[in-house]
Amino acid sequence: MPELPEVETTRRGLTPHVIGRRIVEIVRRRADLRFPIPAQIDQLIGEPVLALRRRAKYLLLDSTRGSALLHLGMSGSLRIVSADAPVRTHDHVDLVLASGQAIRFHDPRRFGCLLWQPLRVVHPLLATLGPEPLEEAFDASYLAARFAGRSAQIKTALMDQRIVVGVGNIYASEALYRAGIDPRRAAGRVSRARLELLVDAVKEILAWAIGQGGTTLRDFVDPAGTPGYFAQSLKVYERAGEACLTAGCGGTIERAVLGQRASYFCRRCQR
DNA sequence: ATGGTCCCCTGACCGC
DNA sequence: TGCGGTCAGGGGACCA
Repeated sequence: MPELPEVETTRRGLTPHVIGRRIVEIVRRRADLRFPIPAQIDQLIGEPVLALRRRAKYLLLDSTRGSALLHLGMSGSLRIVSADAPVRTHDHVDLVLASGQAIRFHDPRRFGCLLWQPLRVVHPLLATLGPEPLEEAFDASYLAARFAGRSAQIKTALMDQRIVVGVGNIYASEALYRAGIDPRRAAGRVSRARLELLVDAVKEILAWAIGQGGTTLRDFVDPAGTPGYFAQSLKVYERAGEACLTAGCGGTIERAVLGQRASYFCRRCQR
């Protein structure tokens, strides 16, 4: 489910409810999600939340003792609820705040995680991440250098979080469509001019999607329970068999499986 | 290093 | 109504 825009939407929704608030209790309704939930997260108890940051698709909830690290996986969401609100199936963890509210971690498939990052330590899962796509370090020169000589399909490479973070299956297809690049093309065989278009497309699409509150296809909701509205802006994702939306193209959107993930493109518009 | 595959898990949907 | 197969916003682990 959540790619960068959805995680950022989650961060923004949570921020006003958590900053400066003390965590008074952590309720675990199961011992693990994707990974065991480490006992160290209890160090948060009694601590005020200093900041809520996003790195890639991770959220970091900072305290003076360290940071809780949350990933939403495919089906995770975080809601702000009254701490005594009825618990639904798959509500796995509550971070209860002194305000009487709680951050409730809901994740049917349990591909998400809740981990602990001690002070002045970069968690191993964060250590190899590439640059943030919305920062200046992510530009065509950088991408050209990382893609040089690579035979992997460009869509797979664009989703490789070691190259650039935050781009998942929806936005990879959408950005490649907008840049006119065939997702099956070898990453190292894309022209510099097209990489420029791709970088611009990635930045524009992610920024616009954040403004729309992310994409809700099935189950994503922000911390207030509101879906995102970017789905109506999708040009190719899950549109196999439908007409290409490029004026005058007349082609049909195709679906192909690349790197085990469904991919959507127009072979007339994307080379 | 790089590329490819498998798998974690639940729920929704579709055809029989 | 039930059953099996397919698919889903991610990514770690393991293989050649």
